[in-house]
Amino acid sequence: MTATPVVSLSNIKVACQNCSLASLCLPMGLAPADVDKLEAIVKRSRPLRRGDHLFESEHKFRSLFAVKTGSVKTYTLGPDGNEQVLGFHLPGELLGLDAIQSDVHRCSARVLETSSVCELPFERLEELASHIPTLQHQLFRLLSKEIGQDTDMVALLSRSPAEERLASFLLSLSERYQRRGFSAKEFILSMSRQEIGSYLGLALETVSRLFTRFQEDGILRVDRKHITILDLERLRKVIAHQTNCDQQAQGPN
Amino acid sequence: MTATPVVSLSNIKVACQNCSLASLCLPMGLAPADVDKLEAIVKRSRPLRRGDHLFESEHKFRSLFAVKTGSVKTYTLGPDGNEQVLGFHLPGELLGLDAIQSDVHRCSARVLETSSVCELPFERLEELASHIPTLQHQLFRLLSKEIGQDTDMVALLSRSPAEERLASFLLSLSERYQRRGFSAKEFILSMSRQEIGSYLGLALETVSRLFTRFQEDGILRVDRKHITILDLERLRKVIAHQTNCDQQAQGPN
DNA sequence: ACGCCCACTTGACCTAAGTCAAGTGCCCCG
DNA sequence: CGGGGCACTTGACTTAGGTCAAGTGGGCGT
Repeated sequence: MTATPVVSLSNIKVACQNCSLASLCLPMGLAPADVDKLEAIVKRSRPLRRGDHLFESEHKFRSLFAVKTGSVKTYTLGPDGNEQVLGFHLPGELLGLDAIQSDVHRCSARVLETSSVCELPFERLEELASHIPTLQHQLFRLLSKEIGQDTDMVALLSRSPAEERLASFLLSLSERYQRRGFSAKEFILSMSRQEIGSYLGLALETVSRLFTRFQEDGILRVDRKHITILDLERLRKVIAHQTNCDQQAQGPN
Repeated sequence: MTATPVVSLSNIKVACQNCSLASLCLPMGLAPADVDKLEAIVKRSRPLRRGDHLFESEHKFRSLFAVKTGSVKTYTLGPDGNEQVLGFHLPGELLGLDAIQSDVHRCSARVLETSSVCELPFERLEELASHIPTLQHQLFRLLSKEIGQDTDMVALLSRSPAEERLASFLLSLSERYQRRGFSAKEFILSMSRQEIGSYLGLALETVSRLFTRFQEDGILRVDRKHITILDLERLRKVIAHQTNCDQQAQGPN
């Protein structure tokens, strides 16, 4: 058993090679020999518990983090002190990409439930990338993907009504869980209504009312944090700009 | 006799080396020898005219583009066909970063006024970056910066009222113009009220009313597309969550 | 096991901003 | 140089969603 000098997680055989997330995460598409090199710079910590920070805003940027299990939220505090949630991160997703530019974290990252993460010291990662073109490419892709997602979020916030925002959010979770081998139709929300609202630019009461409405409409079953998607198709239709107005006779008003 | 003091297009020796934007653009921080190598892969086109496309959504991604003069908007068309503006790009700014991931453009880019751009074939850029660590780093930084800006936009859209959005927008333009050597206090908007509204998630009427209000308040002078910032300090205060109501003894004005 | 707290729900009301509808005048085109 | 369209302004009205307030009940700590 090789003793990793920095942080040793005693007995678990953690390695990118046999990590189930390898196909989603940084190693995606790398030759096995290159994965080994990547492997060599990854630090793994003991599991973090709800409320622990991966990093905090204003602190020096040293590493990217990849979620291995659990979930993490990123957020900033507005001038008035209240929290603006910027994103929720599931296994296989990278955090800290916005800090490369400034060398300082621009948001804080806090785990929402017991989670484990991999730490990727960025200087070493860059060094490695300059020797492994595939890794360089993969990093460019990951950064680009993040930009695309942010752009989608901008579009969602600037033109969609509350209903569509929540439906988008749920579908995004559904798809991401599915890609990770979990159920697309049933999952536990690790974040509060407040946090969902902040993320979607809505009041928590609005989020709550929408959950109720979706349930009444038979689209979801909602039990506290336990969500069951009953009608995926209809949920998708909510997003597709439900311009049913003139379509079907909606009945007498 | 063209009296354009800034740039005359036909006869300039166009080269990153003597481009006034070099310190903002990709070459930033590169050794002169490396700038030459970068130079070698840059394609420069004749000036584009208002309405011309740099690229269109769904088209194959081949190159990044850097604005040299003029301005460019990026946008997508919603399912209902109406335009969602994603950004406005000034000289020295890069476009197409979101397409690296998918190999396909996710938005369209159209010039708002007569503009010139540099085209950077991405494959060659990547190849170059793997030999020039500084360039690789610079690319990571640029992508990261974009992520940070998108994040700022998400925060703006999800929690700021209309007033703050427009003030943010104007201050962003002001700062960007200033860094490019133009006046921070006086500039011409190259985009319509409609486009500003789309970008900020507001109706064009709201944008118009806010311009009027800012003018009435003595913060701006607005003449059609000609904006003069009369009171930069107060414009900043609009953003700073103008909760002047109860705030600590700021003293009566 | 109990009770308290806090996340959530639900209702009533209010407001910021959207929509609809006229203007107004600049700018471009003939 | 004159007409027309289009970008913009302005006003009246509507509404989605925020705010405030009052429950309700699940889960956690003792």
